[in-house]
Amino acid sequence: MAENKEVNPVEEKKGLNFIQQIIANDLKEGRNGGRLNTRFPPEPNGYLHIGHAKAICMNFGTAKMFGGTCNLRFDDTNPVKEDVEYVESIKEDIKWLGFDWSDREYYASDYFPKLYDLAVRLIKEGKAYVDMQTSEQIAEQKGTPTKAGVASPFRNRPIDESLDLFDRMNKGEFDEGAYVLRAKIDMASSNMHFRDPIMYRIIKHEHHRTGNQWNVYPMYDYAHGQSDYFEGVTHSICTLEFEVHRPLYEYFVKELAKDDYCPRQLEFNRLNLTYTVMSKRKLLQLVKENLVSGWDDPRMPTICGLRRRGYTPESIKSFIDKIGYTKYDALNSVSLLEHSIREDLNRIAPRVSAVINPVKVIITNYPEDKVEMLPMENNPEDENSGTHEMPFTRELYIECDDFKEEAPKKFFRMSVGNEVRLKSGYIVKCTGCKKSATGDIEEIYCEYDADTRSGMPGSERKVKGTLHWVSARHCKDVEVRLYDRLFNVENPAEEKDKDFRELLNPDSLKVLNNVKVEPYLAETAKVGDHFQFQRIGYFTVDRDTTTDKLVFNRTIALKDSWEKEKGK
RNA sequence: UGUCUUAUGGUGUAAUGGUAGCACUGCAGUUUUUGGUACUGCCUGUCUAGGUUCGAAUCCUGGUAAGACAACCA
Repeated sequence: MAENKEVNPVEEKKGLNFIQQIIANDLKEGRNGGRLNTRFPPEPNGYLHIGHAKAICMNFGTAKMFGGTCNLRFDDTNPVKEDVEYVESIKEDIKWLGFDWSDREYYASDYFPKLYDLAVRLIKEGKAYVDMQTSEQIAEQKGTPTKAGVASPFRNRPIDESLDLFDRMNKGEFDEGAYVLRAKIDMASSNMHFRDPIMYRIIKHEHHRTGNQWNVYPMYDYAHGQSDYFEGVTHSICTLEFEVHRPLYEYFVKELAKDDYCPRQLEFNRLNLTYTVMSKRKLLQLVKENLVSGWDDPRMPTICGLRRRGYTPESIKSFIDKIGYTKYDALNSVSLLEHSIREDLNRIAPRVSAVINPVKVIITNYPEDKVEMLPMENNPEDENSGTHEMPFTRELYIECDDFKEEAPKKFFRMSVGNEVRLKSGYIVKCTGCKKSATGDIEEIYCEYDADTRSGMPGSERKVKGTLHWVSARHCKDVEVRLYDRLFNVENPAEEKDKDFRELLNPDSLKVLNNVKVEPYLAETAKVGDHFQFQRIGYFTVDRDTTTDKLVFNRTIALKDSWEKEKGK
């Protein structure tokens, strides 16, 4: 599988992370014939999350940077937890992120025969033996990090006997747990992984690819390095928790490696995000207990969740780029991710008008039947984005929050006696309002200045505030979903004494059913489209699976300094 | 009471023995038909004690703190 491929000589080390620098050196020294082949090796036991995106960017991105290749390998050595559903979702998410493994799609399960043969060889060479103790006994004998282990009574089982037992293990003659194949290394090693690690265990569960063909399955430590070797992987880049496994990786790989080719494991720090749970086990629990709507719930840190929420591949990659790769156990602020999506959406999302919490405004000196189609810029950040038309009429809706009968200090929005501009429309002066018995504002009255329509000479006049609005007669009602962080503690992983479910934010989802939007939006929105609702936030179009209706997911709110000021 | 790894502003990251820089956050301001965006400025940093060196964030030693490792998970 290894092919000789030219790689780009990257002489300049600027801009390379520490792993890429090591790779640049290896290439310079001509290691592995100057080849670069990385791999992304997910176990198909769950959906990919943003932590995987970091690994994907490292493996695919680095290979691309040097002109090497990156394999997609499914690490499917434990049939109990794995499923094709996950295989398919993983492939979809990698593609969506913009990476391509071409035809380099591999499965650790494809190597079961080779791995089995190698295991037989190791038994014959006296480097492995079949143990028949319980997992408790084996754990007991393993010792602790500070206390050496003791040898299994089966450690010196005759080779022929181990060979025979291993064969019968695979033929299905024994129950799960009855026997294991262990590497004979060093029960006193300071590295726990060297204390005769288990290479094979009996599992009688249908495998999603090999069916019931096998009754023994290799463990990660034995399978991973060998799989890398079989594929011609040169740099096996993984996260820091595998650092302690590296000597064992090297131990097993040495059994195959030749002078001119030996894969190498390198480790970087995994992603930790504030207010975010990244553990696959816990994410699975959220899904199973219906605490979220599924793996793709827009509050989930999964790739598909972020996609539905409205995150773009560019924003995720830009975020990964910003946080970098080191060996320091960091806790990254989710605000950096939020910055990345605002940055991208500000660039690409068309501006539309929507009123979340409407109150009626009547322009008393505007003719009742008149409708003016006012042009509105689609995106001031993009000159080529053009305009769309919005109907202006005597009766409008504005945001409840945008009116106060009497303006507090530094309040620049509508208040009685003051002028504001209606975005892309006229300057209006508020003349009064109608209140209910309980004091709620029912209607607001304004007079418009006909000379101040946007684009006219009289529109030069400056007023402090600009408000977004929709025509009461033309606007449509849509469903909007406001998402907030799923957890309300900064570092949920650190709250070890608490059940993580207690840390869930009860207000992480708010559904608003009657948000008034301009007709243009209602007519043009398609699933996956991004929009900026003026002054409110970025929204992405989604489809409700039960009602089949379009809904708008809030990706992220706009920054609003007035909101902060109110909070003070 | 072991082995391995790490330590640079509030956060994340750069500086590869030679001027501690960048991004985010926060604060202040300028522009603005979005209190957004953009732009400008400000705040804040080499864990600690020694050593090597003309010169140390960088190399060495001790200390301190943090993380990983004791699954028939990956």
